[in-house]
Amino acid sequence: MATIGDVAQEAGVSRSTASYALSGKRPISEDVRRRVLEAAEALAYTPNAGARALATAQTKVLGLLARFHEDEFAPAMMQYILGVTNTARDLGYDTLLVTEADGVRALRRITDSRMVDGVVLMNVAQDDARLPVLRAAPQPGALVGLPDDCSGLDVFDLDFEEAGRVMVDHLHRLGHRELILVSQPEHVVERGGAYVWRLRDAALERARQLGVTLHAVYGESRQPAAGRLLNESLDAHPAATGLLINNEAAVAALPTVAHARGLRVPEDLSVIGRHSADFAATFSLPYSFVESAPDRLGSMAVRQLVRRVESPAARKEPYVVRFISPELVSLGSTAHPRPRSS
Amino acid sequence: MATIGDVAQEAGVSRSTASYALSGKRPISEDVRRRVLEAAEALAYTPNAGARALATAQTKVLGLLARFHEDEFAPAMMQYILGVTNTARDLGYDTLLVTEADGVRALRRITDSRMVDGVVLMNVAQDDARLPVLRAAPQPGALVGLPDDCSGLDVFDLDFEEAGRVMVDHLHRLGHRELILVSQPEHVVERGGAYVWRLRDAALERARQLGVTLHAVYGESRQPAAGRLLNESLDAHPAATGLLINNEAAVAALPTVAHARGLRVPEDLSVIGRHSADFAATFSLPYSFVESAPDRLGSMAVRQLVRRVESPAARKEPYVVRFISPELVSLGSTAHPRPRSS
DNA sequence: CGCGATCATCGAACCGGTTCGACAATCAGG
DNA sequence: CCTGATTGTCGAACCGGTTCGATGATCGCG
Repeated sequence: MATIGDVAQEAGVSRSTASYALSGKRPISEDVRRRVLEAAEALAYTPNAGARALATAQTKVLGLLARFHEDEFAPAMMQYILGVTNTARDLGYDTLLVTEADGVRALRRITDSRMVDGVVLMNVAQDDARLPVLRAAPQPGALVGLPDDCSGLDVFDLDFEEAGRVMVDHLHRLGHRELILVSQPEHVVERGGAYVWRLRDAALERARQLGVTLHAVYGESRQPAAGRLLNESLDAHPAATGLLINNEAAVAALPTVAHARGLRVPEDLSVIGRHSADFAATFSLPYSFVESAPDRLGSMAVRQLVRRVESPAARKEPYVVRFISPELVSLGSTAHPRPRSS
Repeated sequence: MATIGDVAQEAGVSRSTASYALSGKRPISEDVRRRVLEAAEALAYTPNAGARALATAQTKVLGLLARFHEDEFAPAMMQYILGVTNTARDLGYDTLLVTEADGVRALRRITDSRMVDGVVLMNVAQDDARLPVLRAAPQPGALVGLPDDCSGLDVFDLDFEEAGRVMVDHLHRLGHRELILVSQPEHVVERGGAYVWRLRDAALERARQLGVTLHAVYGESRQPAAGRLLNESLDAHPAATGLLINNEAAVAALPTVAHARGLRVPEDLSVIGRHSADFAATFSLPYSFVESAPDRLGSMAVRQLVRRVESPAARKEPYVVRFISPELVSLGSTAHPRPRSS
């Protein structure tokens, strides 16, 4: 493999001149520049990443830490990851994907060893143990997910409060007065998934203001428990005419459950989910939903991260906490209510 | 950040001694070793990855190139990726995930710059343009997916022929004599997804041998086209009693389609899918399936890759083409046939 | 024609590790 | 007690880039 020394020799100049000719950081005469570029081309020269990292203290690599525990919804994770990797590449960065169970150790490894210029943390929990480590690291960091303490880091998340309100408002406007909200299991919340509560609490609050009855239930985000949860909830609240689902697995289970119970959507039951557009498209789910845009969130996090990485000025700016507004995508699964129980 | 020079100074030895004490590559007296280790601990020393890569010509990073075009099924990709990243970490490697559209350029970048010690290529097409680049690269490579030319690379894939035969055999044994096989769209095949044909051809061949009628149809792997395809196929072949589905989107669409047509599974129609166990579990799909194990494939590819990376002897071994055997996971969606059309 | 300013290039040092060969100290054997 | 082998440590070189300061050539100007 050709080094910059080979290129310099081939062009008949010194190594430093070759370097300047390639980087353009100092004026170089036109014919020397041309000779160097031709030599580099001829030798198929590519700078050694390790050497460059050592010299410049920059790796042009971003770290992406994702958690994959029982309750993480893998298809959604894929969207986040694509948002991050594609945006990073557009900005000139590669992405080191770390899925190790021990996130703290993984984070220490990639930051202390200077493998990465910055880090995106996904599935951030309220009291995430990785946060103090990231704050102490020399590289800047961005979060996807809202922790209790946002200091020292840029934070990006869906506006779950607004999502809850949008769902309730929509069905209230159609005339519904009794709703069921299906959330993720409580142990997701206990592990730090406060977003489940943020949506639920905002929905409950809005329902109270509007005089709507809202039954909040929780359940597993795996099958077949998610289907069972739906059945039990519908049994327990026979007068409910609308179903709000903040739980992908439960959305996926609904067609089968509805079929088995002989329920038509939206004639017998209005339904709104909360998930990504990709999820809906891939699985042929004909339910309206409040869109979470995981790829957009990942993309935003990377943009801000790279800003801080590349500009010393940006590194001193105040940290941001930015929410993206949920949008209701209507697929016709909501209508004016008809009493469910005959 | 502490360097090995700081550690050496703190321990009162030379840099080289510190290095040997930490690596154990030369005998070091007990108390010097102890002093060095204590100094490293006290200073929270972590070797600089770039410097180490430069000195050792090893990065301890593997490249993972995944394609995400219209027809790639993102949830399945996630499983592949997890199989790769988790196994890589177990073996001491981090993973650089590249999802760039221009795979050839991406591959050149990460191999020429020596960012990675080896490369796993996913979604390998028959005449994949990345293959010649990878063969010419100094790093070893492993493929997930079977191309026309396997030379110079280790190849891992599901045994799609066997998968096709297993599906046909199973329904034949139950007494079915007319089946429909739903495959992925033809343009997937044109772009190099020969596995679609491998399964189909083996299924057709086995069907012929057994005297079973098999209608092979193709369709989009997106919604709602996948559902439409199912409807059209069932309309076109009313006497078929069994459905084989090598198309995740079509599997996902089936509950809705079956519901709409008033078809009961397995009473009216026996169904076998071809996808991962994770897919079935996540989406509550109560259909028996021939399991493709994406995580296992990714894991196998990495193991072999790392063997070649780490052992010069292994690098000279003949290249392998290894298929994993499909297993039929029964979820009760097959039964003895009853004529569908009354 | 001589002066200083400008421009292009070079040599050397540095980034932070690893590794080779040399050397001093210790040890066992004759 | 001297020798030769063994053990532990050190200094220097190297990996392949980047960058600073210096130097020589060229130029315009008085």
